[in-house]
Amino acid sequence: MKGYQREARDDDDAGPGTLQPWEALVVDAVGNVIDFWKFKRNQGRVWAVLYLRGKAMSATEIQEALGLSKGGVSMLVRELEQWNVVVRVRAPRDDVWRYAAETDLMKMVGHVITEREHQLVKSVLEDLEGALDDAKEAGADAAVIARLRRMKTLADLVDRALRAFVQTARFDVGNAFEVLADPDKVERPERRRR
Amino acid sequence: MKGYQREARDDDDAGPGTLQPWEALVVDAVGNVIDFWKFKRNQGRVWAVLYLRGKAMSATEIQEALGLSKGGVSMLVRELEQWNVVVRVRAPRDDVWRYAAETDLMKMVGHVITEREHQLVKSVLEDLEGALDDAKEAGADAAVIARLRRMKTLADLVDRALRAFVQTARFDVGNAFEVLADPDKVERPERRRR
DNA sequence: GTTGCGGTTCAAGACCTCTTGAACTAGATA
DNA sequence: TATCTAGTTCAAGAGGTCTTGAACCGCAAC
Repeated sequence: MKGYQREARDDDDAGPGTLQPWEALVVDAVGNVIDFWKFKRNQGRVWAVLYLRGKAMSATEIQEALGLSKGGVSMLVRELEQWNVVVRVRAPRDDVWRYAAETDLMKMVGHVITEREHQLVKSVLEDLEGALDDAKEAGADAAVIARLRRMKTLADLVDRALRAFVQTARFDVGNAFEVLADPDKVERPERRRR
Repeated sequence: MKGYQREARDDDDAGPGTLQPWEALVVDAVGNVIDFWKFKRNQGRVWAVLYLRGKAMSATEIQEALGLSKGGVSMLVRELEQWNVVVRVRAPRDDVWRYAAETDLMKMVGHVITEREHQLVKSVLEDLEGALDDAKEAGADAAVIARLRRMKTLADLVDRALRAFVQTARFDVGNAFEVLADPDKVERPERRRR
């Protein structure tokens, strides 16, 4: 439960990076949220600079902006790529990789939910099923069995809710999931794909 | 990102506790979920035994069941009490405290959301507002300002979504949030309170 | 070839959180 | 009063995760 509300306004003082103070504020805020979401704080910070600056940045630029180590940036961007949260681009005449922030929230959140949360729920369901069988076999109390069933029901509900969310949110009411996108770059037709 | 999918079926082997193997399975599954939710794994395990056993247990019983230390149990139950997830009871003729699992999901989840998530969103909103002001003052690029605004919009949306969830889920469709409750103990009228 | 640069990998260590266990309080018993 | 048990607190240590920095690779320029 590390930092969902760090000592308020005291981490914007120094920091080794070269960010503007107000940039640092945003970047760290995103870092907190992301850290809370069980990703690495610095993953959030990297995405945040990329989004905020609005242009693809090289690893070195990221490194300097955030005051991270070379190796660290390399790892962070790879992880972010794997989560579909950042894309790696190499312009024709360019000889370094540059990274740009994904802005389609559903692309990001959806991926996380299906890859990670769903995974968790699935494994819990398996455990509960296993336990249910064993408990019956061991002649456990009927009330206990009933509670086990209820837990399983709950896990099922959550599982379905997650699926439903991911399935429907793509084509969902309003453009809530495109808030972050640059207005004149939103590709409407894209949404019908898949 | 410790344990949302630990090495599958290998933590049910030993464990110092006196739980039945199938109990351990359930307890650890809940522990994983809760750990993932940024609470302590053992908080989840304590709630799980209490729920599974279906009766109020003393600290000593919990300690033995889960193989925890005396001091640890004391801290864990206190924290769980604070989150409205466990209640401390002392029966008339009883000379020890006993703890029972809360089963009203909304009571638990709602509390967490209002106390913790909402808190996070609020602090992010403040940071973004602060950054927005500073950025304007520092004469930042218009596109950057626009992106900052979009982030703030998103934070606002999330804030409202959370509020809405907590507000409506109490009186919500179906009894999805009472899955865990003992059927003949659900107090319907209670739901209209507040 | 060799020098320089972008990029990756990984062992070592920094950093943090959680748990333990001993010391302590309070109340009950004798 | 002395002694026992339930319960709390907290410093020290265990156990994790994250970051660093050095070694390394590949490629291009010289």
